[in-house]
Amino acid sequence: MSKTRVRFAPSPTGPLHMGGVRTALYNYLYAKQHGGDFILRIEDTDSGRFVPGAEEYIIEALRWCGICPDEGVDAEGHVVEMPSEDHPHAPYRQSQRRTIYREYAEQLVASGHAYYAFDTSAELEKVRAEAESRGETFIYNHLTRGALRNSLTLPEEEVQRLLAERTDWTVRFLMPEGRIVEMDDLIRGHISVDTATLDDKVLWKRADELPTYHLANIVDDHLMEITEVIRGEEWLPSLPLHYLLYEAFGWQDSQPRFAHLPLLLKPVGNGKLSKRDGDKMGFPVFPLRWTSPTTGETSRGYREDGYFPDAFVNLLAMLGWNPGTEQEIFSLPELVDAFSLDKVGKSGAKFNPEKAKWFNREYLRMRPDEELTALFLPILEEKGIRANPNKVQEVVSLIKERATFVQDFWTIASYLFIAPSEFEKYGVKAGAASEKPADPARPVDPRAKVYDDAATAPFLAKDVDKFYKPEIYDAALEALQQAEPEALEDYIREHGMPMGKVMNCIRLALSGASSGLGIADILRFIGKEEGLRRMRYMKERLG
RNA sequence: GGUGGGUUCGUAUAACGGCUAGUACUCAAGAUUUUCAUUCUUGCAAUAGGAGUUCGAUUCUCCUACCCACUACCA
Repeated sequence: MSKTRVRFAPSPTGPLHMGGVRTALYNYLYAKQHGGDFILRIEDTDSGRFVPGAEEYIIEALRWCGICPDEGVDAEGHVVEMPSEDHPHAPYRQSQRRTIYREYAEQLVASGHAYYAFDTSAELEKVRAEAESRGETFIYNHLTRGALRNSLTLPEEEVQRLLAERTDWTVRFLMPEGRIVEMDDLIRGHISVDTATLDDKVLWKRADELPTYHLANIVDDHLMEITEVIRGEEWLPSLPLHYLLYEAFGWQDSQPRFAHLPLLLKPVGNGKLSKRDGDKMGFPVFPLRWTSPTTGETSRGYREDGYFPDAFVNLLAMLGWNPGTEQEIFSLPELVDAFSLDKVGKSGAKFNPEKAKWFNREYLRMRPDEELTALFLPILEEKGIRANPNKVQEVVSLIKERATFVQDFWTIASYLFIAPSEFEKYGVKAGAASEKPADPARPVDPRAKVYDDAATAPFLAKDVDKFYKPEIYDAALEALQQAEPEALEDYIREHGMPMGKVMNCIRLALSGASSGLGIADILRFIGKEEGLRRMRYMKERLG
């Protein structure tokens, strides 16, 4: 049994989609579980669609996820340019392997499995348009190839002349007629397809001296000794061609096994997950933030949105795969252990942004306070607050249960650092509204507006009306003056004050809202003097 | 249109052909709490439809419906 070798082979045509990350993840998990290698190969055979920065993005995204290639374009971004003892399979960028492919294309022509085609794009476009006007679909296959310009229909001398003179010819696969291709997929089981329904795919393009995906993919997988091809479902329709190519090369004995992963679908409605859905519903579809070099448009990323990489990996793993147990939280090593292709589902998985947040919440709670404090400190600094790290850690331990992301900490606890400064008896200042896109699945808590700009945070009218009553205020002030934070509750009770009303009146003064942390916790943090100051300030503004 | 794939609560999913179809997220209710959140308890909610095989079908077969992908000198 040869060593397991799998590859992730993205095209650098843009940022890596979360579905792509999942494909990479499953490949990685499979490789590691079988003690094999995970290879990163860049499929940049379409010079026209190359996007600057996309390859770096892919590498960085995988690194952030902790998915490190054993071979190929490595996690440091270094590329092995030449084959060597250590790297017999290099290079790993198809554009750097271009000299390899032509001989394989020629080999197929020589063996009668492929032929030269001289039809120009314009000619084919025309034929296609004509067919369409008749309500038909043009396919370059056994029915039509006889009437087109290629080495099957043209005399030998003409073919040689065109090969020499023209630079826009292609090599096409000669799709056999009347055969049923029998295939096996690790996830879907047995599949068979009649070759009569398939077309003569272009394998190699003279114009840019580069192969198309199909040829490059098969040749490289063979040369790199790939044992399992784990890729997205969108490739299933070309599986028969790939089988036939292995056969044409005489490589069927070492042909890899195939597994086609179900697609990631949009949260609502139908269709696969796209960038649009993320923008519309307010969740990232990319692992990292990406700014398009052409349009300058920026797309949000899971990393910048505050997701932990292990949470992101975990939620991705659970989309289309399940462990067969009720465990939901998995570290990467645990995933390596538990992963199995036969537990991967067949149907597309609708992505649920709510569940994604839930995963991050769980991970945030598992994080040690020190680590969260280290992440919170820079945010405080940005707000112009210099605080004692030990004190901040106290805050963190109080609020981590209430947050989904570290960024939430400020929203939740800003009043521990800045006193509410503005009181509005009626209505909320419009300018304080959140800039964040609405999440239809989880309505924004109107209170969130209060804290967006703590320096001018207004009290919500309903809080004010409900809790600021002169007689309650007097009781609250008295309790605060007389009792230490820890004894406040007892004091209120002993003096027969209405607990809820008094406590909330104090809370209103301290935090600017009717809900939040425990009063004693707040007072312990800001100190009794500051508490009293805030009480007096409230009266000044509302009394 | 053609070809291939798919279909279990709203979502993700579980269930050697055999318990009352389980779990998680969401939502709702209750308990707890000075409020909110947490936590705990409870609840709502599904085998697309129709035939067939079988003692018995979510599971196997066929048909229908619907969904998705592919149908480029893109990957």
